[in-house]
Amino acid sequence: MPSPQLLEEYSQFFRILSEPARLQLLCHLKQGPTDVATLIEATGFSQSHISRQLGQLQRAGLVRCDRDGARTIWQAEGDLVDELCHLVQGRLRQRLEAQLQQFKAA
Amino acid sequence: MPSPQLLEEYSQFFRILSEPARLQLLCHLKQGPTDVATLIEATGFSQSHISRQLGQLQRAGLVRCDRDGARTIWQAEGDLVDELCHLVQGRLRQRLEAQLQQFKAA
DNA sequence: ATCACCTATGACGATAGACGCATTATGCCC
DNA sequence: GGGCATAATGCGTCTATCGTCATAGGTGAT
Repeated sequence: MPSPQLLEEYSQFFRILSEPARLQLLCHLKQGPTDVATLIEATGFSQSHISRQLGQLQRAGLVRCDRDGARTIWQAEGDLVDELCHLVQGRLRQRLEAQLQQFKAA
Repeated sequence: MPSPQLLEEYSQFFRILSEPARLQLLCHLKQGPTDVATLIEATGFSQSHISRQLGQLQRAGLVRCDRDGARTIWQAEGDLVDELCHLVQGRLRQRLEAQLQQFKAA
């Protein structure tokens, strides 16, 4: 039985991934290093919002940045999220198939 | 690049795991089938709250229930969450070790 | 130094979700 | 059927977080 503290840490990490905006940013950064202007254009979010979300992703260790003068270039770090999504995708697919069988049986 | 709909699904799933209360319930149910009265005593939450959280976990396919008359017996379903937590735990540990190295270097 | 540009942060409204209380619905037992 | 236990739901409150605007901080060019 995990300690409450550990459960708290887990939940905080999953909370990071519980927002489509952040997943969207992560996916863009998976394509390669990107500057903020590009992220603004790609997502339609305000600059301040993107800055905050990147900050959260950075504190979670999912993203890193290199400064190019005034500009900041961001990139995804590690494959953890890909692996997590892959596992989840399997479950989602599996559940849809089960629902489909229900319909066929009826 | 995943579709916005898929990202939405992912985020909704991760949101389920973003609450310590739900992780706590899941962990208890991992120990084996349990009735609600036991969960109330173990967690200290109200009956209504536990009922709702179990409902969410059920809709996500993480939990199933068998009725025993008026009583309901719940149990965890599948190992997905364990696998996800295992991956996350690796990352958390890895980051703490990195921080530790920072201190040692200083 | 001043200007233009980019990022980080404070303030704010809007909204979502946690959590409990009270009530209702549901299933046993007599 | 009535009475009793258990589970589900309507409602209210409160807190946290999203997302924006405005602003402050920082960096390079002229």
